Amino acid sequence: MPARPSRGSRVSDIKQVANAAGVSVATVSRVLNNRDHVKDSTRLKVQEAIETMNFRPNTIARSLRQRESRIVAVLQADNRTHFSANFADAVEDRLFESGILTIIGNTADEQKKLNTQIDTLIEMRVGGIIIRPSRQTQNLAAILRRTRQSGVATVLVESYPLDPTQFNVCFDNVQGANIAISRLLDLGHRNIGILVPFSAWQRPGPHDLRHLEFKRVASNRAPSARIHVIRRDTTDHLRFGKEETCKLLHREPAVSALIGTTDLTAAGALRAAKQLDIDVPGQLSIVSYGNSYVARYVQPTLTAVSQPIEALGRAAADILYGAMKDSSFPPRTLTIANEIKIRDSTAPI
Amino acid sequence: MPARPSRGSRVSDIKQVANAAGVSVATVSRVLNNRDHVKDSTRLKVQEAIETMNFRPNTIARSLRQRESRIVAVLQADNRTHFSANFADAVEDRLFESGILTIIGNTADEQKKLNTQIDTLIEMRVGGIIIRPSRQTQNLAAILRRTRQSGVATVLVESYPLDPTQFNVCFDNVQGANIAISRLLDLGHRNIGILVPFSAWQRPGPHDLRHLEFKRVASNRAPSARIHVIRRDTTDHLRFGKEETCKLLHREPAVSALIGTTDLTAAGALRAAKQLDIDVPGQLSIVSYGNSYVARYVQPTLTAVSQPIEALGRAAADILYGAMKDSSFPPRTLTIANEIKIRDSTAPI
DNA sequence: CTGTTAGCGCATTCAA
DNA sequence: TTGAATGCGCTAACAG
Repeated sequence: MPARPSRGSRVSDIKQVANAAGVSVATVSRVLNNRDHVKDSTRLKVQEAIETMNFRPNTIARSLRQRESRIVAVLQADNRTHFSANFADAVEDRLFESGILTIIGNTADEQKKLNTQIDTLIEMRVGGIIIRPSRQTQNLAAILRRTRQSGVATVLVESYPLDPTQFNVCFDNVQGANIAISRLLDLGHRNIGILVPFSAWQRPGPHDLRHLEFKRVASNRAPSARIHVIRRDTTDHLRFGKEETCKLLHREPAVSALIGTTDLTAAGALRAAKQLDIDVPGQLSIVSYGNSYVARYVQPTLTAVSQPIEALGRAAADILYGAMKDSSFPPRTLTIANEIKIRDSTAPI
Repeated sequence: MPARPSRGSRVSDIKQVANAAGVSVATVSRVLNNRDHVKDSTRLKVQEAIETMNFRPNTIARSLRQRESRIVAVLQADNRTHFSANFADAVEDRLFESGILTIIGNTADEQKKLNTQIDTLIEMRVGGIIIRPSRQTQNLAAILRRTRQSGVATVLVESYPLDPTQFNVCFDNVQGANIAISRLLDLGHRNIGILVPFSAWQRPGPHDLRHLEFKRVASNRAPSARIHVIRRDTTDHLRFGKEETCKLLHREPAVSALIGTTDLTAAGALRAAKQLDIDVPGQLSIVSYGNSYVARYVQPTLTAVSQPIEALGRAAADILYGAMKDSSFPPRTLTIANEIKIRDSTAPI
């Protein structure tokens, strides 16, 4: 593990620079950090020595001395998905501007449960941790207690039910539901099916919020509209979307539009329509939620509520940074608005 | 930035544990690291103190003392792609087994050129760096000199032309080309178009290796076969694939199979076929190279040479780890074999 | 088996 | 404007 140079000669340290420049280590430290006043001539001498010796200050020593670390971690169940990768990248991007490096951690593994990772990160005295919980995440509360106790700022991402005593970032599920159903009402649809696969592990969760908003908007804007909400605790969204669409259209042939609250649910609905020989969007409009590449790749492409993942990542990074710099930074929840992407799966009735 | 606990009371250190347990710091260190022999009774006392104080050893201090760091970095131009995300995740996964954390870095930015990142990482005394160069990567040689000088082990990923004096991991492009064209020859095809978009920044690069192998295999196994290779320096592979397929099929209507050396190239070929009303695989077989989700999502799904990205990541992690542990670990190039995934775009002639 | 001590490389008092 | 001295938290000699 030793990061030792190939030829035995140690990487130069501040002392060697001081010797070479004929000054004390304190002075070298001063020019390194632009602290105090240093005479221009000596500053130049030092800088020259640094240059010729190819000296790089040792961040580890600096961290030890200052009791601070310029490293944060992003912990997710799987870093390979479109969401995870975009999120982590956005965080890294934002934090890099502040000279902070980002560690990624995958918490899906049995061996790498959140607990283990948190321990390691605390031992490394990271400045902060961003956690995006998942089905696998257990006893989040205990973990948050631990990070708080260790003084490690922690931000929760899309963590439901929301805990207002924590730092949170999440998408605005109410607004997202609003624009989804508004779009369909604008197009004249008055008989709408809503397919809501949910996860028992996050109840009350985002789907509940969306559900309520669907109802609210519909009864406000079009009291006569018929809204059919179908909910099931499932992870196989594609299958759920397909099956429930078949059943619903059989039972309620007048339904002219569907909302799938995940992309795969909507994709499933699309497959059902194809199987039933129903034209989309001619006879049936479909709106999906998420806007992963699935929504862009299926035929026809899906009109979708898009979750701006990069914005979510930036927000998480900003809050974390705030909390890192100021330990009295008060808990808050930042909410990111969604956008609707109009594509080929929706049409006027 | 201070990772300081919320209530002013400092996070406990080894000294406090020693006091609480009535032993010396050295003894605490011993039980922490399972070093030497410690009497069971005192070990228990210490462990108890650690437990009740919720003590976590400070990795920063440890790193400073031992001059080693258990952090490595993966640097890529864009961490959001399927390839990048899977690669980084595989590295992280493998290294985590050895107690090493993985930093991700995005080098595409003007502001975050490889140089800047490398500086930061060297200052952080990371144990190693994995670099996947791209079009944006400049003066890689200078960077490698710098990491070597600083004693930071460095592994190159898919970096062409290959430099045998470095640590490299890459896919076996010769074998990949071999299985692609072999598949078509096996199916009886004797008039094959090969679409090769290449990048001037990596010449000689993987496409050259594949090109030669295509020719070699064809002339060995079916000397009478006609092989049409079309090369162009381009980044818009989809368009390239479509345009060149149209031209080729117009010029050589007898062509019964195509190889696109990237997924998007093959997807472009597929679009061309659709436009020309040519049935795939009935009248035209298509093999793609890469096996990203594109190959699985288009209709018909594409038979593809699959690059096992996870294996590449594991290999990079293993080599890096070897080089970190032993600074005299000799340079080497590890080559990962590809696999062919048979799907719907190929048929016997 | 255990304690004392000397740094790791740096930033920061406190004097000069 | 600069230097000497101290210690961040830990591990590794070296003694006992």
